[in-house]
Amino acid sequence: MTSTRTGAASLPLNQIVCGDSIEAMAALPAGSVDLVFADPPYNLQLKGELHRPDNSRVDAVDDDWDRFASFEAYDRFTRAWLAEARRVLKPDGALWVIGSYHNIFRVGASLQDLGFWILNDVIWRKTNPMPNFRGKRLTNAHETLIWAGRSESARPTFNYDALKQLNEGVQMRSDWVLPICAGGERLKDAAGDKAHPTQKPQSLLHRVLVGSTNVGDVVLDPFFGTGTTGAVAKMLGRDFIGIERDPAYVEIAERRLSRVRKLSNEALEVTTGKRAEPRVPFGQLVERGMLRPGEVLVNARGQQARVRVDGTLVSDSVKGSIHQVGAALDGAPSCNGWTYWTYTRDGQQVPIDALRQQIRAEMR
Amino acid sequence: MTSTRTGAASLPLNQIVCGDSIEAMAALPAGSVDLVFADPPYNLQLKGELHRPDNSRVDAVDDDWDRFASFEAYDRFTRAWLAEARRVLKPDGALWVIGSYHNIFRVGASLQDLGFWILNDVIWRKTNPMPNFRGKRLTNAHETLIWAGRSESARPTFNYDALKQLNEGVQMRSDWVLPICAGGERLKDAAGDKAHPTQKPQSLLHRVLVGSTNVGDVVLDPFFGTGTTGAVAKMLGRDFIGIERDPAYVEIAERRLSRVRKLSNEALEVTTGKRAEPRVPFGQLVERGMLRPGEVLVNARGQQARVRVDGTLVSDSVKGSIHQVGAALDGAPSCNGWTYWTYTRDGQQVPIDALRQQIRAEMR
DNA sequence: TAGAGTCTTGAATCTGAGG
DNA sequence: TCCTCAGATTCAAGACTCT
Repeated sequence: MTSTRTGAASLPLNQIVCGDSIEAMAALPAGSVDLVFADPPYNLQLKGELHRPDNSRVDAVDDDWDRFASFEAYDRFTRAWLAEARRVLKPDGALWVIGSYHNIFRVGASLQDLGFWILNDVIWRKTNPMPNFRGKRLTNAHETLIWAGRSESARPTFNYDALKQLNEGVQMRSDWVLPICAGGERLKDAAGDKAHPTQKPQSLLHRVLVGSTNVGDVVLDPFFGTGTTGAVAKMLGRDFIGIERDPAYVEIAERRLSRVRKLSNEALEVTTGKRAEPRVPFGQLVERGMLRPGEVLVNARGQQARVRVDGTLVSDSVKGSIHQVGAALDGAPSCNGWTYWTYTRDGQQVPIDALRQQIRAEMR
Repeated sequence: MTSTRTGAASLPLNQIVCGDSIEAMAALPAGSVDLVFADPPYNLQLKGELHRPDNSRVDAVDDDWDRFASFEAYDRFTRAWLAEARRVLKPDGALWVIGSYHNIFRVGASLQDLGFWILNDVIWRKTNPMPNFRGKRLTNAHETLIWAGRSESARPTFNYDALKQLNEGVQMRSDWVLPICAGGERLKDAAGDKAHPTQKPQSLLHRVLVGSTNVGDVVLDPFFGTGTTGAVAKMLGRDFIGIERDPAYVEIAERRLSRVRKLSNEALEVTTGKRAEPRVPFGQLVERGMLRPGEVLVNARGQQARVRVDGTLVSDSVKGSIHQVGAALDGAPSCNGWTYWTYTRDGQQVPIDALRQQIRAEMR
């Protein structure tokens, strides 16, 4: 049976495309990817790029022009791959980029210029950075990630509650303390040296993917390297697409990925918050006889309101929904009526939210 | 006796110039300043109002000086003041800029374009940031500073050993953990409200000035505000030049500065009290692969629970944090999950707290 | 007076389903 | 695409109040 989603069928899911990032992305259908994670190079060889706009070759130039030419070439490269990434993203898709002070400011400015909307910048604080041997600078102990939506109006996935759980029950912050990739996790080549100069730790990708994708999402990494993004995506039950120019890295990554197993479905489930709970109209409590029309509800200050048959409340001065009457009585901009009002049972004041819980329990 | 350094005599040392930053800098002689510290407008682009969960309103930065028509307008402004700052700096001078993700990428790219040479980016990790009230983003818990030399060939002051001392004898890192400016240090207006929306903590400036200036150096702050840079410079025996557009801030800063005394050469050790044992989220054991998602933990009674990817546990009847599930299984009001649960290694049951100790050891 | 509990506040790009 | 409205959402410090 053929897929009916045009283009989607041609996505090279869970494969590594060996080739140039920009060209390989250009071959992907638009609007087909949920998340892009990119660790772009910043030590580009710009030798062939040092030409003035009129094509005259830059010879013994002053420092300023030389530097400008280099930055300009890097910016062209950056904008090209960012534009392709943006095209390939779904409307509610998002992008993560990681970099250091050498390139991250240029990348950040470029992605803002292209219409990406920054959601957070995140600091990866390394527990075990390389010290600065010459004592001329501060120990460069962090890298910067930018998390951006495809546009200002995009509504990217954000698993707030799962990240809060990962952080012992308090809201996840924008600074992440994680060790660099070393020890057994660090891939080695035949000579026993590190296989890739900038292999990222799996813990970093774990947090990114748990926080900003769901099971079954498609994650694209246009600078795949040795495939950390793919390895963590596979483990977490996400689909990946990797693009890597160097065949040696492709081979290492493929070997690595073949050894990765997807986790059990039970382990992949994450905590969700109240927002994921089904909505219960207050009127349903009245319809179902859990509250009688005419019954009196009371707030924390002892103020009263009566229930009407259509599920609205009426107090001395106001009528409207449980939320509207609560907000009016408190002079507040908004109010959650479910936790604001109580009803009386056996002489006790009980929050009406208990009744909503009861209905939700029946729905399960 | 007249100064032999041309122009230097006309520097408004230890004064506040009330006026536009760019114009006021243009009036200063070239090559006359050792360090520029700049806290420019962030271009926050806030839309509606924001309320805390308790319905109180957040007093956000909505001042005129922070509003720009577009990124292009902001970039023009940025390049103009950066160019003047560069002209005013001595050949071996340096610049510090502070910003957030709203503006720092544009500022960083612009200063690279103008020929500044980045030495480090520094993260100010706030111990007490404002949380994200709607649960839609990560807590924005840091700001970024860029430290750059006037050019690639500049050799700016760097007091490596002084910073090492400030950091308990180990090399100073690029991430600085400091509280925001609050309490008695925060300047108040007549009504008792904050005098300035973005007053920086003195501890931050202390570290910047100790690290990158010497006694007697000239420090220019083109966005002086309420004068934190001047106050710390005066305390540390550096000369300052402040530029501030708003006469109200100038007045507050002058009053503040009149009360500051230069320190005796001993003295002034800012914060860095004894750190408590760092909190380790259980989730980090999962992210770092020390425990596999799906792995079984066992309590003293032999009851089991499985680890999920967000660092929560799931048993037959309950799910939640290591503490919550332990408490539920014991019918106890609370439970220390770290000592309650064990995992299996080499046929032995090992408390998970052993893994926490391991992480803490790495952090030291 | 010490300690416990409550209130206030901080550079914020802070909603989304349904009609 | 716009409008309406349900209803979900916070951490660390310092100041202040009460016992």
